[in-house]
Amino acid sequence: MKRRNTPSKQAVLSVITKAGKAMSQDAIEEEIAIDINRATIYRVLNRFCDDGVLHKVMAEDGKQYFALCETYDTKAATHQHFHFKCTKCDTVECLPNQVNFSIPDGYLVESVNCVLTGVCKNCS
Amino acid sequence: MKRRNTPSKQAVLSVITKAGKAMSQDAIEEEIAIDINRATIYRVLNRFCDDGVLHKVMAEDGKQYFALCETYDTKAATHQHFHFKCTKCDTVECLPNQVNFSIPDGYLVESVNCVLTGVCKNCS
DNA sequence: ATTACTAATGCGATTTATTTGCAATAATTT
DNA sequence: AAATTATTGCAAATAAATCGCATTAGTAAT
Ligand SMILES: [Mn+2]
Ligand SMILES: [Mn+2]
Ligand SMILES: [Zn+2]
Ligand SMILES: [Zn+2]
Repeated sequence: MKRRNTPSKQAVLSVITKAGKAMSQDAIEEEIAIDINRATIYRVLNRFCDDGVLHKVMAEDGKQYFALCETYDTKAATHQHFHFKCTKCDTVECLPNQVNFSIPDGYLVESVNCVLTGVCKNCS
Repeated sequence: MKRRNTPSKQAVLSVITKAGKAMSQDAIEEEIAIDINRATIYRVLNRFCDDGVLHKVMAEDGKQYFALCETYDTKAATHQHFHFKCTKCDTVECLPNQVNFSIPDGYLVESVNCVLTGVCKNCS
């Protein structure tokens, strides 16, 4: 299943890149220039996640937010940094802070989902 | 709005207490002895959260899990500890580890949702 | 014990986010 | 240009959680 280059792919990636923050499907659809079907946007996003281009964050509001993978976490395949979701502007951003944790013996951690919710700098 | 003591409340709290872990609505409904409507279970759970008896965790699977508040976090009204969700047994548990983070100036953190996903001790 | 007040419940319908089946389209290779 | 098949659009399906509203049932006052 070789990936193909399509307008949808380009448009979605462009919007997220320009935004410089994590975005939900509906935010992307709003922001995007061309008309792309909802299901297609989700499929594009999930493919990007599979390919290590984006990573997915589940916020407290039960919605998925998608953000660019930085080069450093692409390699390690880990995205163990905090995210911040502002309740005023609904923005979700990746924080530079690494999540560090220690778990009891015998536990295997496969993914990390850490979201801080509150009010961002712009909104306070 | 004074709270009343009902069989539903007692049953829900009893199930969660016995389980000793965080549970989702459907898991509670399965485990519970008496028949309680889905909406009622959610309402009971959310009331318990409002009252500081339970706290709510949003997992990567997009489902809410409810766990008992320990006495120490009841007082501080903060639940800044890690949670672990096992992909094999679907168990969500509160870990003793405190989440510590530092955020840029001007940000106000109101809640913390940190979930590690992987394989638990029992399942590995 | 009876009554009055209203919190809590059951039920169905609704909302919201995300996924899926399938036929049609279009990117890529030959 | 033809063949191959990844990708798309559309509608329908899932799935989690909430909501409106009439009914039930705790609780406290009489
Ligand atoms: Mn917990
Ligand atoms: Mn959902
Ligand atoms: Zn903000
Ligand atoms: Zn397990």
